[in-house]
Amino acid sequence: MTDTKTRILDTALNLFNRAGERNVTTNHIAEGLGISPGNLYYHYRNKAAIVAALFERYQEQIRDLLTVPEGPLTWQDKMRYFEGILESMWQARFLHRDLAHFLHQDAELRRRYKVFVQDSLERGLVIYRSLRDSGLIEASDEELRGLLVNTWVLAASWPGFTHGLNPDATGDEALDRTLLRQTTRLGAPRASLSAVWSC
Amino acid sequence: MTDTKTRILDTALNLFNRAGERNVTTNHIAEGLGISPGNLYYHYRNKAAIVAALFERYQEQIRDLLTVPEGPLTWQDKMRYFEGILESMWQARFLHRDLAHFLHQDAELRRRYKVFVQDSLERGLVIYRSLRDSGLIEASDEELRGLLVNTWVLAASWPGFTHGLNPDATGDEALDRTLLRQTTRLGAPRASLSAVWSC
DNA sequence: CGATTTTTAGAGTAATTACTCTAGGAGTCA
DNA sequence: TGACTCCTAGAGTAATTACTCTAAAAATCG
Repeated sequence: MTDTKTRILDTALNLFNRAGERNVTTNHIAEGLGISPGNLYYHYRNKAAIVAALFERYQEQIRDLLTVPEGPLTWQDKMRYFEGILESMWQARFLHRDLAHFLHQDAELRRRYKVFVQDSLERGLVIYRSLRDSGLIEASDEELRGLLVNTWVLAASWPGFTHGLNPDATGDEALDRTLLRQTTRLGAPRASLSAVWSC
Repeated sequence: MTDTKTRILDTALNLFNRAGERNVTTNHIAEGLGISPGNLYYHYRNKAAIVAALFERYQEQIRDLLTVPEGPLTWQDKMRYFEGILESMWQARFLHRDLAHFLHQDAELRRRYKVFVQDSLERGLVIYRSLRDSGLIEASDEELRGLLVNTWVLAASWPGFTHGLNPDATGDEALDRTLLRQTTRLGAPRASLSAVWSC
């Protein structure tokens, strides 16, 4: 069995994603895990610390994903990275859902987030440049940057958007993921999304 | 002097945008307006009713903006509509910021929102088609739909994104608006955004 | 084993906050 | 003027919830 500290994170993440951080009390987390509130507070001094730890985990995932090995890239490489990002963003969707609030409350988190975004975009640019060197895309640096920012914002916002339109599909999380993948296909956010129109 | 009911809405909107609905109590609203809590609750039976009323106002604005007169459209027409949408979304940015929560809490709001988005996208498609008929753009219906959805999501998420990166600029709201305008230029979300990289 | 440290339980508390209730002022109409 | 409705005040409450505190079980170590 994994240690309590990470089990708290896992349970919290689940509940946060399902109901939104605002609607999940620390007692809920403890209960969902079968431990006492006191125990929970032994491991994390407050609720914000749990959020911060989850944010840290998420950040590390993305950073790893955006670390590219040397050498030329194939289109499939690029797709794999992209899918990884989507997956991580999806898993931490509660974060983006209430991001404004977290940043508003916690100055340290704010600072770290800012650095994180800048860093991610820079790493993304390296990947795109690498793809350009491999002759897979053709665009100016400026265009690549715009593309990246848009893709980033879109990917981060997508879970909230689809969930807003289709909140009943909470259990069927695979569907939303598929939708997002379609929408942001090729990283160029102009793919069609007929599902939104027909549901 | 406008009546109390709308003054409550105006004050609430301001505070919500500034601090986030979660951090604004009903007492704050009353105080900010110089009336008693009891008075506030005389006009709105609870906090959710205030949010719902603001949502209604926002919805009407967008609906009006997306109602296109007969006849061929110029590119400037299209830009004017687009700017209007951005402006409305900006003014109601607290809504998008906490949209997931509002939809989660209030089933009726959820229903109305769903209809609202569907309706807005349909109206937008009419505009785009009209532009196509005027020979201003060239794209299939499917492409137009994708473009619309992406633009919608991006425009709705943009305030949150820039605010996350630059929360100190709360006072200087004009700047953020300008950034967004640049980013979504021409409705095609692939414009560059050097400001994000340099700030 | 004994001693020390880590981990756990769970009852309890302090603060927040959405909301209520009663009573009275202010306008309107007869 | 009196009656009636609309509007306002503001003290108070009930419920929620993040968090504390004490004490005991469990693990660790000599």
